[in-house]
Amino acid sequence: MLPDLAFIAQPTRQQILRLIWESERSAGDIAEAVPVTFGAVSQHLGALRKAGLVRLRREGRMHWYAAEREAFGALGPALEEMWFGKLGELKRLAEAEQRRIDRAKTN
Amino acid sequence: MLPDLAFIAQPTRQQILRLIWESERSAGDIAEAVPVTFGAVSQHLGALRKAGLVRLRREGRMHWYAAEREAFGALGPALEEMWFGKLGELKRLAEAEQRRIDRAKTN
DNA sequence: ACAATGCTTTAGTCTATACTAAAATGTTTG
DNA sequence: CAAACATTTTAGTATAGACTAAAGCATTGT
Repeated sequence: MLPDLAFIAQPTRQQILRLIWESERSAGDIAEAVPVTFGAVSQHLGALRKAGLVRLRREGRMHWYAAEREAFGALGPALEEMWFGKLGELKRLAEAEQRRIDRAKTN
Repeated sequence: MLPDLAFIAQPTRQQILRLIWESERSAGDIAEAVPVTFGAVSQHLGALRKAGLVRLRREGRMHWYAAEREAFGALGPALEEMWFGKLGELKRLAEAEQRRIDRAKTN
């Protein structure tokens, strides 16, 4: 059920997942943010997709990827702690504040 | 703070950790339970120890290893789910029952 | 139709590391 | 002290898989 650890242990793969954990990004966008060739990124994305860990939405010639968070099970929180660390708390506060602002706008 | 995923992703290493997650075992014991040579197991144990993920207690010629659970941080629960799965719940119940029995004995 | 764009696929190289077999280290027993 | 035992260390090999460069495949624009 949980993804094989070895599968997501590789740093580049984690970096990719981190980038698309919270929002969709195009393959090109991702490739730009990661210090390997576009080809390599595409291969990782393909593997992650095959494993059900990311989802793809095609739109014209753009390919939009996003993490399939539910597929990570108990690993999700661990990864989030690794990637977003203690900031998680701060982040939740910021998001709550943003929601407050949004609510204020619509009122 | 959390251990590098790649470090514990390897199946043999996980098997070793799983064996010493809940109780100490001797190097020989561990090696017997794992389908590689004693030497290979010893190497893994050495690496895990160097990384602070297991602790060693020497007693004569025996070397007793145990997982240093706290060192795994948020990864601990994820590993437990991987290794002990939904059984975790059942297991906790069984342990509670055992404690009940133990209490009954001492009364 | 052709070129440009966004991405994937293929073929091949290179490196990290898990592993084995054997020698070495340290400890207990007779 | 020698032999047996428990484990570690060393040296060397083999393999997985991350990566690159280049070719291939769709889609859009002119």
